[in-house]
Amino acid sequence: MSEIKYNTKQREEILSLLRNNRTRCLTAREICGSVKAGEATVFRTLSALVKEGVVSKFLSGDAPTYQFNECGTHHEHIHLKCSECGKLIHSDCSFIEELEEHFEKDHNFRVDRSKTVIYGICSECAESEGKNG
Amino acid sequence: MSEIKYNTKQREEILSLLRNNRTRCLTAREICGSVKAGEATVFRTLSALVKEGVVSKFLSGDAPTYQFNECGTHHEHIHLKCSECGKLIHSDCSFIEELEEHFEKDHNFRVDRSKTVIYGICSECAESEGKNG
DNA sequence: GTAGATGCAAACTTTTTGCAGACTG
DNA sequence: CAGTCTGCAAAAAGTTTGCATCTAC
Repeated sequence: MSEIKYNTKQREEILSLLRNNRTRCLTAREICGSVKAGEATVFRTLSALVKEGVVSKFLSGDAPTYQFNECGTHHEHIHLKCSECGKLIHSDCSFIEELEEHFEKDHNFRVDRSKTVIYGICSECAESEGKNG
Repeated sequence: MSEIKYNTKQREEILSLLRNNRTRCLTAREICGSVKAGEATVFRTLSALVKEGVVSKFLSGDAPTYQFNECGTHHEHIHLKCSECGKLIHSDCSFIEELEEHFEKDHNFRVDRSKTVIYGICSECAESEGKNG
């Protein structure tokens, strides 16, 4: 199954969940847990939605995550991941355009922001490190 | 096991394989197939090597891949990785400082450039894509 | 009515864990 | 010799597949 032809409750539910959590990245597991649909259906549907471009798949962490894609418009965020606490931060800042432009122009390298993750230490962890260690 | 204390044949072999293929990214499966060591050992050793910074782990494709990190010690550049051909580019440009400064100031996030990999398409692959499809 | 979607369960892939025995320093 | 590392096999986690049944159009 690579193209969806029928609208079903399961598909609606999955899409709805993603749409209502557009700011978050959900794992397949989370989606399975929140939706009345078998895992096979969840995977098949997600796979189709990604192919359709309605949903984006990220490989940032341990397990892939899925996120509703606002028609590929202004969801211009890049992922920051804290090496300390593992938190994934969605940075919605316009610096990403600058970043893409730089690598495009000066390095002839077309950045794929959906795959890119910037690792580092988040403010909270930096603080507690400053205190404790 | 998080730190390696003894030198063993298995570790040597794994490191040697990675060192001799520094331009390539190897999956755990490939390493298992090329080395006289059980898979548990391969995973444990790779995990330790990554923690030590000797080897980098990439999440670009279906399965994570491992690559020898030539500059384990001095991290004065950031890594660009082509999702297409797998090439790892060491970008020594001063934009990195800009990048770090931005995330530090505007996001309170201290970038760790040794772990960060920017994914995208390199100039050569972009070219051949333009020609072929 | 029919092509397409679902759910279950089983298979598959990748990675982790437990433990007895072997090895390093 | 003691603390580590290894290999096996079993388990866990994530994902895919086969097939009979059900559903959207």
